[in-house]
Amino acid sequence: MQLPKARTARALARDQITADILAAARRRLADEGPAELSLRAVARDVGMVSSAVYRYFASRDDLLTALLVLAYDDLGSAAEEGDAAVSDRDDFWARWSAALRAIRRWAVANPGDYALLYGSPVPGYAAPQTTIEPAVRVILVILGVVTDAHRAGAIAGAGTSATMESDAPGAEGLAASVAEAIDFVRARGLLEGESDVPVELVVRTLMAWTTVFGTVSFELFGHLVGSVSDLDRYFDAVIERLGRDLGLVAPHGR
Amino acid sequence: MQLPKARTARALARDQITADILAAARRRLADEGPAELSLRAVARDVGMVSSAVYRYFASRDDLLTALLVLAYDDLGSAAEEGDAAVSDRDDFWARWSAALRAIRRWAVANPGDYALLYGSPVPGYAAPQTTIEPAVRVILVILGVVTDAHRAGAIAGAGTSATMESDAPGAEGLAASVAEAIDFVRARGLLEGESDVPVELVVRTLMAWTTVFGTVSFELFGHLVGSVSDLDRYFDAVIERLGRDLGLVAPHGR
DNA sequence: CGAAGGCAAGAGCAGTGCTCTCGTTTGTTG
DNA sequence: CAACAAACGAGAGCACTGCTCTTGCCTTCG
Repeated sequence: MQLPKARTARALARDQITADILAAARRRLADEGPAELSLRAVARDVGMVSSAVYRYFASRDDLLTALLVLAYDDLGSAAEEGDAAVSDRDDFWARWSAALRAIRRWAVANPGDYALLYGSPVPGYAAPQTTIEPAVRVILVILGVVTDAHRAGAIAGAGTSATMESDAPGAEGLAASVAEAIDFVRARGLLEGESDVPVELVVRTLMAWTTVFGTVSFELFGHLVGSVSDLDRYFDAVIERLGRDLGLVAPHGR
Repeated sequence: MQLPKARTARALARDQITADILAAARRRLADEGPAELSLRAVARDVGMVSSAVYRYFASRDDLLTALLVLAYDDLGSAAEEGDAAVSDRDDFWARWSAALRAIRRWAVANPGDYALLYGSPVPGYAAPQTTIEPAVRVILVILGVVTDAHRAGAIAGAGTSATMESDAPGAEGLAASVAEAIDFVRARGLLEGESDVPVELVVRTLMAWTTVFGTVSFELFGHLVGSVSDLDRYFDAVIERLGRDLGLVAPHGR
């Protein structure tokens, strides 16, 4: 199958310059914050005049949207690689820890990008549909670990943990209120094997993800200074607690 | 006790104008976001020229700091009132739910303030010491509920719930890494009765607070659109799950 | 009463997002 | 190959921002 059209020199140059602008913008985002990102400054960095940038991005918000997609994909890849790095695919506890640690590692390494993704959004700005697909990659990773663990029978059911009682009050409320999420995930084909993963478990995973996000945000946004001394250890402990609450069987030896 | 100095007309006017500026800024913050808040626009709202505002606030950041303290106090009051509204002081489940619901209610009603408090901060800006005291009021409320419940024996200990085993791996890690927070809380005199509240429980409460914050942030920052249909019910379910994980005894009848 | 200091107003500076116009370069088509 | 059209970079310009400085007015206090 041939390319729809031969790549002209100009088209190639356009791609290159577009990438250059994005790279420069991302570099600035590292220690500047989305609100302070100046399109003119980015233009100066790539050696252009500000108006020329508008040939590539219709507005500053458009540039931010492109950065958004880039960052979401980067985070998603980091999480996927963290999970994939665990050679023993049946050591779900290791995969759980690796994935979540990778998420935090990426956030700490790219605080500007993280703030762009999960910080306060511009009130008037609504992220376009194109951003939601890369946005769900992260949660699909950890949901995938839980799904695999469940299928392998590595998740403690009701009885072992008091938190998994199916008749717990509020369970049906939870399930109903996130029904859309389940449908969405199913539609995406992640839970290929029909409905063998209980909704309850998906909801629990969502809550765990919320806690992870809250912890990382607290750390990066400075709400933990003076409260938590060893952030690495704290996060590891949170991971462990979450896996435990989820019903993931504890690691073998220790 | 007399006031240190007689309030002159000018001093009174200064207080009034300061309050007017803050009120106008907060009004704008409701649908504008911290990054977009324009000092000049605020000045116009109160009928002043921009330079005149600098007589009252040294810089835009100073204005934001003042708003920060105001919002923290407002949120703290909302949480305290939510807890205090429960007449049966021994119904800890009700107090737990009421406090957390009040927090979310405030956040939904004041999204601009919430974004200012818990959104991505300005990279160069460091909140001064004066903000940390009003900032801890919220968590002191929910920590107070848990403390009261523990003293009344309304928190299930180890054995009832698998999550409270004191020999669980990572427990000592958690306790050590948040030692500063514990010390801080103790120094503030919240945990007056010495060390009768296990560190483990304080840490769990901190994690619960993190989850609440993450859930509210996800809701307000739009990360739940298309995933959760009934936000009220979802939050209630999260509250219930958190209280259960914490070991709070379930409500009597149902 | 008179000096001192708080105060509002205005001009001005450097920066921003964005629009428009102007030649130039590049690609396509007759 | 020549002609037209589209894409492009540069620059000027508009309205806006945070912030500084100067100029007078007016309250306060010695």
